[in-house]
Amino acid sequence: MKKLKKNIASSILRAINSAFAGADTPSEAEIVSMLEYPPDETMGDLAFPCFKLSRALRKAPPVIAAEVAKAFECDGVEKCEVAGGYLNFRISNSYYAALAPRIIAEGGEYGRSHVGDGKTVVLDYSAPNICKPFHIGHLASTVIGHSLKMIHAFSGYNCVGINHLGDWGTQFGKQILAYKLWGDKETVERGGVDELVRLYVKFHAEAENDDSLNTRAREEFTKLEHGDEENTALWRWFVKISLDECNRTYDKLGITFDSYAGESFYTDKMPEQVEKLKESGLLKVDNGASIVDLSEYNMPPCLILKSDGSTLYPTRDIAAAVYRDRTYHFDKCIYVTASQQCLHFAQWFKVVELMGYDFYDKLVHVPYGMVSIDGAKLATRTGNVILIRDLIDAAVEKVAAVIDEKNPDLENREQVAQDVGVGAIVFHYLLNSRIKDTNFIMDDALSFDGSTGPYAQYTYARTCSLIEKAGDIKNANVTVTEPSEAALMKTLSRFEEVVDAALRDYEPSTITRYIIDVCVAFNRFYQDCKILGAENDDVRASRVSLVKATNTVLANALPLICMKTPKKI
RNA sequence: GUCUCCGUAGCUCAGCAGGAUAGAGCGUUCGCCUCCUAAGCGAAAGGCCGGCGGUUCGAAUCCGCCCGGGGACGCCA
Repeated sequence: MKKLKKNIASSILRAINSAFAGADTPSEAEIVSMLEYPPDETMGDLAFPCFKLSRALRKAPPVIAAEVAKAFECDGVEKCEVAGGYLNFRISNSYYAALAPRIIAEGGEYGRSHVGDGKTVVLDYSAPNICKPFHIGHLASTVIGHSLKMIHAFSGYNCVGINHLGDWGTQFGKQILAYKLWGDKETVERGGVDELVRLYVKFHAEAENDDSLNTRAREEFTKLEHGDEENTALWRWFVKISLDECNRTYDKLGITFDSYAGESFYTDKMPEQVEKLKESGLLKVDNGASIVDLSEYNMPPCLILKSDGSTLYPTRDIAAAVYRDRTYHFDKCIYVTASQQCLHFAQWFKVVELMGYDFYDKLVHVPYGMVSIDGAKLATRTGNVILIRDLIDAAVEKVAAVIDEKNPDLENREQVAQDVGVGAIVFHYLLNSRIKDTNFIMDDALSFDGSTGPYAQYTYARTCSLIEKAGDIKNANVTVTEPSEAALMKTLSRFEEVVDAALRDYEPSTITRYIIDVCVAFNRFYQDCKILGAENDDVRASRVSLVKATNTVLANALPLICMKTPKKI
């Protein structure tokens, strides 16, 4: 459709020039961006509003439309109608018919763009805190980040996924002390993160009445900072336990990272940046703390060092950005975090710019809205959390029950239940604009009807099943006659521009919404037209081609939103 | 207080680099399995797009003010 739009735009331009010689005309690219999809299918497949041209051409829009229509001619467009100030184009069925074999031939390449060829993008996402439960609040960054990685890779970028672990800080002094006081090896090995959390919670309870514990915890952390052997070993062990827990979820989601360089990794990389800030005169001491004043940019100051000289969140992010620039030479560095951190990112991005780093305009913050349960903030302490593993278990269990009811003979029952259960959750997370707050409701996340993951996977499985039953069909001569066939092909033709939009806006839901459109169009076609039982072999072969084209698009699109593609469900 | 995000059907949300009569899903009511997976398809009902102004040939979409909600705003990350 991108190509067809370009052709139509160029034809429109030609028609304008021949009808209004010598007039001031828009560029082809401008016309492409003016083309739109009419609100109603009956009007046409594409529309060109002529209103904006009326000033330059000094004619009323309907007159322009009529004149352009007279001279308009373009391959793939069978009709060009005037409707008020609009020009409505009807795309020929032969264009759609020709598209199906092209999609099938391109296979995994269909919809792929090359805007990122030769470029590198670093994506920082998920970033769980070590020794903390992995709950539904972390799932947003995880799936949005990974989806953006997939979308970028599909657009040609070389992608580096970084899991910036929260693996450093005074809380590890508390964790170590709690373990030394009340923990034991065996229990932690058996209980994993749950046991670590129990110890941590116990520490806070005990410290309420005994402040000396806080002092001792600080000492433990200081020992860790200075490389104390025992504490380092404990810390490494805690990190491993936490990561093992997260990896179980990442495995189910099909997520891998290229780097796990977390906060601890940058401890020795901050002094250089602090030094640079001092030298450049950007750093000012205020109330004992070292800050960069940003009042000129209408922002509160960015804190670089506490009054005791220790570093802060922005310090680490600056050091990490510099390290990543030197290591990966990125063309973009994307941070997927909750929107609460918007100011923080705006601040340190500005500081990086003031420091003179030329990569400052390659830093991108991609925020998402708050996740709550029953309108209440997620909080480990009050117990208002849902663990990701519990959520996944519930989803998988529910899917398994549906399978037992609808498809008891299914092979790979376990694996399919897993893929569909996880898919339901991921789809639910990536359905809406990322910036919106979400009130997490279990029943909605585990719904299988309507615009849901299972619906998408069900539709995909339908295409697989049809293709399998159709057997080998060679040299199908594709014809598009039924409205539902044309509508399906029109939807499939939009894939490229949907990927572009998702990339431009850092918005995975654009893909999710599109997948629904494809499924709706396909299921309508499926309902309207007999495929395997078509009236003759030609029609049958043609329709199977449409099924194959749909199958290709779904196979390419579903992984972009972290969805698996089981062939049978 | 300042900054910022959000406000569209009973509920959850699309649509927002301005375009034609504002769309889905859930829920409700009613249809469709002797036929390719009914996790499906169709139909009905449901709206002053938070409010008031402005810009424009045209505003759910852009701008201003107001109302309601979330978030951030110096030693957490």
